[in-house]
Parts: sequence; C-alpha cells; structure tokens
Amino acid sequence: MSKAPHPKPTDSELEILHVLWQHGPATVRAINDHLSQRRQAEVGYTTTLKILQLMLEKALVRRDDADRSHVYRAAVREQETQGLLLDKFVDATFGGSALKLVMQALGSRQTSADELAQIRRLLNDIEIQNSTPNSDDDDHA
Amino acid sequence: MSKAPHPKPTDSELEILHVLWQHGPATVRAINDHLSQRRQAEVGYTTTLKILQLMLEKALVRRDDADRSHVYRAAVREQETQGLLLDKFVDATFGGSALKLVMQALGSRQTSADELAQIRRLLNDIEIQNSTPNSDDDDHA
DNA sequence: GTGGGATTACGAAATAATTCGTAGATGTAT
DNA sequence: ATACATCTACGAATTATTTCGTAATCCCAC
Repeated sequence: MSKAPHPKPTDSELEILHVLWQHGPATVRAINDHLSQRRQAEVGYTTTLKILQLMLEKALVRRDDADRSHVYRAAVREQETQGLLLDKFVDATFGGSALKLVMQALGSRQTSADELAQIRRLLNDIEIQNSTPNSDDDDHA
Repeated sequence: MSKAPHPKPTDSELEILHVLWQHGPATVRAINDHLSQRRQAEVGYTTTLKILQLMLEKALVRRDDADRSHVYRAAVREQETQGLLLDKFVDATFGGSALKLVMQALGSRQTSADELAQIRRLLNDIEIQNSTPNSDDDDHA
C-alpha cells in the first residue's frame, strides 16, 4: 500500500466538492457559476477547469466526456472526506484530542438550544451503543 | 489599520507553537530537539530557525535576544489560536456549521464514557448560562 | 589569543496551489 | 459554408511554504 486512494483535497478543491455534493454532476460552466456566486469576485473559467483537471488526476472527481461539455461528478463521499480532513485537523490543531475540539467548538461559540438538544440525542445514542456490546459490528443500511 | 494582528499560522508554525505552549519559552536548539522527537526524521536546525524568524515577522512569537542564543516565546494564546483555526476549518469543511462538525467528531470516532461525561457537563453549563441571562445582554424572546 | 563549535542572517532551491492567457478544436446559427 | 461562441488542453506566472547551505559572528577552552 503505497498510494492513498484519495489525497487530501485543497481548499479550492474542497469548494468544488461542496458544489458537486450539493448539486450533483455538473459541467465546468455550471460549477464555475456556482463558485463565482459563492465568492465575492468572478472566478476565471479556465481556473475552474484547471482545478477540475487536477482533481481528475487525483481521482477526486470523475468525468463523463461523452459530450463536448464534460460533466464532472464527485468521486469521494462527503462524510468520508470531512472525516479525513477532521482527523488531520484534530491532529494538527488539538494534538489529536477530539474532546478538546468539541469543547472548543461548543464553548467559544453561540450554540442554539435546538443544536444542544441534537447533541444530547447523539450522546444518548452513543452511550446506548457503548453499553450494549452484544453485536460487535452493527452497521446497517 | 490594514494589518491583521495575527495571521493564521501554517502547519509548521503551529507545530512550533505547540512546543512553546507546552514547554514555555525556549531556544532554537531546544525547539528543534522537540520537533525532531515529535517527527520521525531529524529537522534541520536552520529550518527551525528560519521558520521562527518568519514567525517573528508575523508576530506569532516574540524573542529575547539579550543572550547569544535567542529565546523565543509564543505571542499568541493557545485557545485563541485554536479558535481562529477552528472557525476557518468549520467554514471550509462544514459550510460553517459547528453542529455538523461536532456530530462528525463524536459520531465517527471512539469516544470514552469519561469524555462523554465531560461533554454532558459542558452542555449543562451552556444551558444554564443560556437560561440565566446575567443582566448584560439577553437577545432572544 | 587562537581554533572549534554553536548561533544568526540570508539566499535560494523545491514543491505545491492558484490563477489566467492562448491555441486549437468543435458545435451552432445564419 | 462561414463566422462566432464555447470548450478543452496546456503552459506559465505568482505566491506561499518548507527546506537547507553558506557566510559571518560570537563564545569558550586551551
């Protein structure tokens, strides 16, 4: 095992992945339009194209070049990618402690009652799973 | 007023900040030794020196050059810096939703009962604060 | 005081990410 | 069919980060 299946996307690549995750497969033109709206300034069309071509080499996207306007689609899943980035971030910034990260995220930030409730539910779920070691692997559809 | 007080540290800079936060003010030699231990390979002495000099320009560290061996110390606080990096990371990776980040961090990861308990305590504290607006600002219905 | 080792300052190479210009190909409308 | 617009491929400039080599300086031991 010498080649990672999916290298860590850069900031620009991540921005494009967000567009693809949110809107599904799209042409360069469509992606570029979305990016230009997201940001304040226009993004050069060939800039977007270039990044997509690099992403293709890195296997972060796939493309359908049947038509003249190629259609790109995300080749990595949103949750997996976020998890990968989160791991690296926790290591680099919080010395590997996910707890510190969560404390910081909740502590120094305005969190609504609704969000707090959601987190409580998640904590409950986790503790239930932790206290029921009957099924060793419990991932379902 | 055109210069940010503290630019975002790079990965290497953050690594050095970790050393300074953990061990306090130190010489280049000491910092370099710590870095070399942290990583697998040796770090060039002048590499560490160079980064520290750049960090000095960025005002991420201060230095005492009274002695021949200059002593560097962190000029930014750990929590503030982590908070700054966390903000950018949440924006770039989770579209600004701290909730999603927390869910991901807790969901796709092994979390001990002890850590869960700490988070519960924090949630309680936050809810108490939210429900007891201590005079200053109460911005809700 | 001289030599050796350590330290600082500085320049520069290597790599990566971002940006865009230009050339060439292709499809469309008239 | 011709002209125009659009699209892809590619090269290249720019910036940032990381790395290290070299030269000059300084201190200590002898």
